[in-house]
Amino acid sequence: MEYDFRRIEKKWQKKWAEEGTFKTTEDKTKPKYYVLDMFPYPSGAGLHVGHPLGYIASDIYSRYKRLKGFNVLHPMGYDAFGLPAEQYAIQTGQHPEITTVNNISRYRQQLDQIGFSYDWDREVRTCDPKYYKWTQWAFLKMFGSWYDNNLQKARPIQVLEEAFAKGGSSAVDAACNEHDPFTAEQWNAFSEKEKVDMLMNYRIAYQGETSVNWCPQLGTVLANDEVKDGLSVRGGFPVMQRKMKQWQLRVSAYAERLLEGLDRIDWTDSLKEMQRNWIGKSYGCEAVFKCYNGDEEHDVTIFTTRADTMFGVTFMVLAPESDLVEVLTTQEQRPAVDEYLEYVKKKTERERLAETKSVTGVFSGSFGVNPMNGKRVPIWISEYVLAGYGTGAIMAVPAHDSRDYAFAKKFNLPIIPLIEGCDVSEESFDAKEGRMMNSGFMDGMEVKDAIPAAIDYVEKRGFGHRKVNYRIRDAIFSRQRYWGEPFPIYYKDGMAKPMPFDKLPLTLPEITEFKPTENGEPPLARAKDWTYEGCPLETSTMPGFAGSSAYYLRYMDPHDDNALVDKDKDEYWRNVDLYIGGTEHATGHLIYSRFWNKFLYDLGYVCEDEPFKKLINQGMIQGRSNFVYRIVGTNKFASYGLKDQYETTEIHVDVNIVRNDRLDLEAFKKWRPEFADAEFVLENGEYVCGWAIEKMSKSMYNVVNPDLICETYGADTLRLYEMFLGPVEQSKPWDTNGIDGVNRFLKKFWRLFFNGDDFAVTDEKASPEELKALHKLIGKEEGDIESFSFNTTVSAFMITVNDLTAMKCHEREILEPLTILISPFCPHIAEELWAMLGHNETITYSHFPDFNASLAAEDNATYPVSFNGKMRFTVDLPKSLNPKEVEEHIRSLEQTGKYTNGHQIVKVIVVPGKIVNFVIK
RNA sequence: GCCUUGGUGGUGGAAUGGUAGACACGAGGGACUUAAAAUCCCUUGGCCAGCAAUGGCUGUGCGGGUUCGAUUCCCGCCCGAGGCACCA
Repeated sequence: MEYDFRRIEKKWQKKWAEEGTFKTTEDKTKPKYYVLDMFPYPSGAGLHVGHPLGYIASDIYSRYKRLKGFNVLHPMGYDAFGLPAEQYAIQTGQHPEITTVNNISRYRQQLDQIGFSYDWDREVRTCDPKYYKWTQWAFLKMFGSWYDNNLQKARPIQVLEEAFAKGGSSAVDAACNEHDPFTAEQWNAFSEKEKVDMLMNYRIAYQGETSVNWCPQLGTVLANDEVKDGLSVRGGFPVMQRKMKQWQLRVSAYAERLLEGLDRIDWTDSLKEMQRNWIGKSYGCEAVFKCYNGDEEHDVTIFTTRADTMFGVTFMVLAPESDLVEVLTTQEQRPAVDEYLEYVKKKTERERLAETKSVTGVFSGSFGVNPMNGKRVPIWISEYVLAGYGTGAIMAVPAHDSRDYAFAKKFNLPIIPLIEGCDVSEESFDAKEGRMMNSGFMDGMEVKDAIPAAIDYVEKRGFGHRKVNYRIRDAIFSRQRYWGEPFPIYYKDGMAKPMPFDKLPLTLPEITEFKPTENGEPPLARAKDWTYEGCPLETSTMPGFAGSSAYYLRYMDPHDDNALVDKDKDEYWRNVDLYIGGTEHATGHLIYSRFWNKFLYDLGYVCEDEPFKKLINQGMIQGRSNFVYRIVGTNKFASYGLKDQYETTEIHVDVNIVRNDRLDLEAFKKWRPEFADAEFVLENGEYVCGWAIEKMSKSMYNVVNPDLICETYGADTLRLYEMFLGPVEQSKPWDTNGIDGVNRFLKKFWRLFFNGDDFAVTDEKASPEELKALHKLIGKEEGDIESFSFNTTVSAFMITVNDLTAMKCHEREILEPLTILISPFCPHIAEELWAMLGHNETITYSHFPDFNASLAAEDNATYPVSFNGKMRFTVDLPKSLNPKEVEEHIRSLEQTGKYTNGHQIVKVIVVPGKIVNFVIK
């Protein structure tokens, strides 16, 4: 009987859906295991073969864990808010919801075809009001909370108000925006508006004026992780800096916990390192410089990690956006400074990046006094100092900082070397090593000792203190777009008083045009009656990461109307045991989710503070393009091996009409009208195409669609082949050329159960060799699946099936466990054979065969023995010998002289269970 | 510039201190067949010797080191991929 994958796969997919095979409940008799895929944005192009790579791996792992007796939560959903649907809506007037729903149903169809074991009853869509109710709910909780630095956790804002009323601003150590301190009396005397404004400095979700990434073409602001190389990640439009009032999330308050938590989770080093860099912790000190604009005195606080170099300060620099620029610019310098600020403002982010080498700046006219040595130094303004980091002001030590050095060279400022023997005539000496000089009390100290000594000195003299700085910034949370979660906020007293709207969900209003309004307001301003009790509602919407920040929690309890997740359910499922997705979310989603989860943890809504215990980044699948070579000026095409004999142009050809790099000539003629009468110069009767590895994209004609693979080879072959291609974590090109191999394997596997057309499984006893082959495979599979080496597991299957075929194995004792073993990889064929073996229930909940190591072991092993380099002999030894017996055995061999060639053994090295070597003289 | 990775046949890749190249693709040869498809068998890192069985040398980016033994561990370089980048 032939392996009819089309019939088999359809049959089982239908059965799984009808019987709800993968429906999951909180079964407390079993240990839980939560396997999660990063849910997709349903784009219009559908899935290509690269997308399911991670899904297949996680599905295999889920099915494997079920076989091992775990209660596995394996859900799927859609990250359905986003720019492409909205851009499409702007162009066509088609409501983004329609586009989104259409794309989702196409995705679902494609996913179902591959035979995933998702519990679809738990599906979530971020654009569903029942879902985003809880996104809005979390936002309101953040709006109603502040961060207590002492307790290192978020607390209700009421606690803060009480503390202010009793002890003013110094009563708490809180994460907040800078403001003037106030006493309890002052607080109590504040007007309501003043209190609202003050509290806004403390809220975890707060509204604040800040420099943001503004993208004019998209008409919206973007978060730092949504900008790359000065261009928007979505769309690739230029981005510029602009000061705007925006909703923000106080992610920076969690910097230390986000950093520390990395030590407790099982992620790759590279990913943790990316997050560490993004958080950017640095140890240093803050110091106050007295600065003078004429006779007016102002304190300027700077941050430095190199307090040891304070004797080498020759100037100071302010960020152009710093508030200090205003107060420290002198009358004479005013025009020059204004001109410079104008120049900086006009630049896009991209231009800034392109010109990193060029040094710009302007003198403010003021001077500061170095508190270390009382020296007077000029204060400059330059864009190389960033307003968002540290204090927005620096002390410049050109001798030991390359950026300060470049600036000093350009503007002819003095350079004072501080480390013995360093040469600063050509470049700065940035290394933190050597012996100090020109540095007063530090002279003669090693740099590594001088740094703490300098900070101690600063603290003792009272002009500064130790300080830890983080690079991570608060997340900008507003987007001037339509297709996102509306903010549950309305404004009383004009726009003065933002109030929580708590009748959630606040659903998106219907509009018919999706562009910003003529006066630049977000599209929601077009909605009729976008008000609450006569007060205007917020018109921006939340960014893409809002809906994806807590979706893994919602899967635990997706239909609950009273809570994001029920307490009992949360305590059962806890957090994600295995999370699979792309590395591109390292500094976006994966930071925001951790922050969001920690916040909910602080308020007691979830029981684990890290959401994703283990994370695996699946690699990207690149495209493998094919080329044909058109002979210039003709409609004739030369085969790859002959193309050099002609002058040709390389043309991309659709990979779907090429097989094993051989062009299907008829299909090619039909492919595009201009090739209808194409002629070919063949080699050996075939047209061979050239190839290259490129990004998988429509324009390269190298998109391979999983539907087509399922149609030609079946889902089981697709699943197996994607795993066989190589390690899941690795990026690799898709190459359909090898797929025949795994397809052949499945046919061969099928044939094990048949004799001609008859089902031929016998109840006879299996031979020792057959049992050995089976148990080798079990051992391999257990180890390899746990370590995600699916490609070698597939190889082990192939070897085993080859062996069993050669042994003409038809015994149930072997074939039944084999079917179970293969079921995580190829569930359809496994279920079909399982049913034919006479089982009424699916194998989903049956048990994995026990591994018997002694059955798998070889009785005898051949050990290579190397004699001091050159001579090599082979000795057959019984494996059952222990190391001591092996040594005795070897020494007895010495008597014969056969293995030692007349030399004397001086040393025997026995590595238990592995190998024997001996040294001879 | 900094951080993280990786570098093995014609190709994808095995091997984490112990016979390098498992498994698969491709290629070559053969069997079955009127033929094709399907299936099965053999060869396949390179070089050299031999009619042959076989044997020898060489070989995991390059150069050193540790070890009886290194693709694997250590040091220094070269190249590729990804990330970060005026972060004081």
